[in-house]
Amino acid sequence: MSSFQQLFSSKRRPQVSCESCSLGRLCIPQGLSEQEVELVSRIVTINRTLGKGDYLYHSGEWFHRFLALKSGTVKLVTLDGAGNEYVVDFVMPGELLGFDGLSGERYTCSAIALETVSYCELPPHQLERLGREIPKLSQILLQLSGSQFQLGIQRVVLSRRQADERLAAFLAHLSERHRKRGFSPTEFRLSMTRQEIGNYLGLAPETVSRLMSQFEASGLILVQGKMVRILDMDGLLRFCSQ
Amino acid sequence: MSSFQQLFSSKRRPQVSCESCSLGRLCIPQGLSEQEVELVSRIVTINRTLGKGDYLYHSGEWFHRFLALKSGTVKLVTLDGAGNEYVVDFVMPGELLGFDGLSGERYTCSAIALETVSYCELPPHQLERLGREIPKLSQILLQLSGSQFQLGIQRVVLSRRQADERLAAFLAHLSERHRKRGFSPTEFRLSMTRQEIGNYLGLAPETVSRLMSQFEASGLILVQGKMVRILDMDGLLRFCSQ
DNA sequence: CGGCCGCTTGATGAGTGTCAAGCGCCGTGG
DNA sequence: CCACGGCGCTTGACACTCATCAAGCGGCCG
Repeated sequence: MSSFQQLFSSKRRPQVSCESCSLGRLCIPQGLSEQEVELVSRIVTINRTLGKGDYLYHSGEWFHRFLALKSGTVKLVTLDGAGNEYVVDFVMPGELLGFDGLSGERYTCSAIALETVSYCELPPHQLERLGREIPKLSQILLQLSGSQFQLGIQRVVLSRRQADERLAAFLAHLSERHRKRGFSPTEFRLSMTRQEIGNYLGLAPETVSRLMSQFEASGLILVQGKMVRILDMDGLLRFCSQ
Repeated sequence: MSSFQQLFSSKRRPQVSCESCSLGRLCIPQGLSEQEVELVSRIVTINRTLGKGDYLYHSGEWFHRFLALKSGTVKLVTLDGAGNEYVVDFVMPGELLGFDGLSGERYTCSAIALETVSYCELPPHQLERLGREIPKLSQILLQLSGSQFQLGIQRVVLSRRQADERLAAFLAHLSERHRKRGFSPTEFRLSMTRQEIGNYLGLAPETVSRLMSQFEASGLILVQGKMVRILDMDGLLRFCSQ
């Protein structure tokens, strides 16, 4: 992506403030007053754009910002000693990135755009400073960090399940997240490859592919490449709770 | 365990303050000045004791306190709809409990003592209030919460590995944690059953048992029931990094 | 239009769960 | 103090899920 644009726009004030952002419900502004949001809005450095495959930040880089995703999807990956990639999470608009840098001084994951993305930047030091004026802000941040831990617990539970249950839960979760953002919960595009889904779920890409076909044969979903339509949500959910 | 003792002692001021606690390095006091630790010490409600099998808190209960473990080991478990138990974490002295309640209003896990434990209680509201006076405190709390997320990432990576690598990493991690607490890193007692280890690692208890025998046959460790002696730490670590 | 990469589907095998049986330790009660 | 009972641990045999290898297809981008 054009790093020229980035350089220029980084000098400017944000074009879009938090007050007018439609993702407020999901992002930091949740539970803050208008005035408080205004204060937060001031430390949001910029509204950037990146293309598919670009890095929002690299593993090992200094932790110097939280990112609030505005549009697009991001994968959070970590590497082991042998250079194997592990997909830790998929991030959707309204969600924060950077929690993997919170415990140390450096990010332990890389954040990579799966499609064109736009996002805002929040300097942790300023957030911290602002947190003294707005106690609620510190609380929200801690709460969001706790949600990350919660996601980890969900994954532990999921990782003990059969392959088909894992994929069903994954699709149901994606559907729910689309719904929360005002998109169709029954028809959406998978911005990640089968390989990435498999990596995330601890399955081989072939297994993901097979299961999708199987779900389609069972009349649960309809698949056309990256597009997925959920035909029988109850049937899908029955997989998860069982 | 005697709930009488609890009722009585809960009315008292703590006998042991944070200033004199040997676990300060690991617990909240890390990085705080003496005065600040003194302030924290004042909101630490109590120094309690529980026996094996007792619950420190229950899943579904209101999140009303953090716990700082002083001695003993605790398992953090969550349940799925079918009532299956999933071991989320093992907690050792100096570590905080309660992060699973941070994102909502209720705990999502139960904390169960694996042996006699003692611990302190920290009311989140008071911590939050104190955080306004001591910015560093909010920071530490957020950092500790971030470490929980970090542990989740480690588990993701580990869960993709072979059974023997998982167990080797588990033993090495336990060893390291013992070392940090001033105990022998080469000889220690497993306070959890093979079943619980297996549950934690995503393995059947039989597999854990078999692998321990295998490690012993390879001269890596020496097993006598719950006692483990590590004979070849390098050999064990070679499993993990590979 | 061509090439590449991602997706699909099939065949095979390895790793690990499951079932089963026996052992031994520990706590309990006579 | 010893006998009993139970539970956790060990070890073996077998089955099954899912990874791996392989080949062919198809869509997207250059």
